[in-house]
Amino acid sequence: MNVEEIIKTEKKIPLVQRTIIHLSLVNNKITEELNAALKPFGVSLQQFNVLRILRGQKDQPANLSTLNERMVTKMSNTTRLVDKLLAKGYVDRETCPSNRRKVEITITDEGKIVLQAMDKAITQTEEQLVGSLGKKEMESLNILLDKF
Amino acid sequence: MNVEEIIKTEKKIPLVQRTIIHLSLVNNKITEELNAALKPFGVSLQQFNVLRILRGQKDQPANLSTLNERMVTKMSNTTRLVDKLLAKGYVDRETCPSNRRKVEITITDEGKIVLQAMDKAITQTEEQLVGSLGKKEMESLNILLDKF
DNA sequence: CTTTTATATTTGTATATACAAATGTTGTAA
DNA sequence: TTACAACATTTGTATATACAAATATAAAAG
Repeated sequence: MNVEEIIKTEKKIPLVQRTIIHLSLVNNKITEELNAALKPFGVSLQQFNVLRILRGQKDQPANLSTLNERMVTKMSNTTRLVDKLLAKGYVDRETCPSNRRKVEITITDEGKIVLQAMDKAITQTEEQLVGSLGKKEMESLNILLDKF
Repeated sequence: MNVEEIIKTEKKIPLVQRTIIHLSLVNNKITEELNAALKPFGVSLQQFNVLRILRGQKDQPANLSTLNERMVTKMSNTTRLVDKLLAKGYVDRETCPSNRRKVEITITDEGKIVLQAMDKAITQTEEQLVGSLGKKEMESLNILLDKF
């Protein structure tokens, strides 16, 4: 990925700016490809993330706040994300008996099955995205990203 | 920025996945802070980008396709981005006399003035974002990002 | 025990983005 | 010169996201 080529400029971009733009371009590519990989399954990347978090709960239900703090989105939209998954039958939603303010979200069996298929597609896409990077390089990248 | 801390998990995330998530988190932080820096000016990051591209044209008008290919958005939305800037008086839009399919967008004097103020805010935010990175580190980061 | 405050989620709404189709213009081939 | 394809932009619409306010429950204070 060449920054100057993508944004079609011949001028030399200052290093700081270039870094910021570069990160944004890479992120765009990543989300585009991941969303494309999920398209056949009819779910968005965010919906996939919710399912993945729920599976990580090992049959323990997650409430909305928990889901929300593990992803990058606003509470109100997490509600609507779950709405979508509910409509597809991939999750269950029940009010928590011990604290009726909370809701408990769990992944359904059907959800687990489709998630497994999605996982394959996502993993493959992720591997492909970082395909040009060696293990050492990826480690360096993670260390550099930690500085943000 | 610690990935595990942000997404609140104790589990070790596989390197490939961690890299992808890491990039997404950093990008989120960047766009959040840049948008916050622009908030006092009442423009979005995308609108700012349009203005910056127009200034780069050195009083030469840019048509929509040109604008569009230098940023990461769809044509239809570029039209609407320009609508917003037009309403604020920061750009002019005229149909190209030599080819009436095209439109010519130019930045107004008012646009140039506000852009200068925005520039300061953005530059400052950008510097702050990469503040923990040295020149060498930034260069390494750019090289690694090129591999995507 | 009532009022207040804090917590958890939802609703309403504005803005942003993605995708498909429509419009108007230009170039080109029969 | 007319019909048709290509180009540049716009419109319509669905979905996604951000922000503020509303609802409902629980906990704490008086």
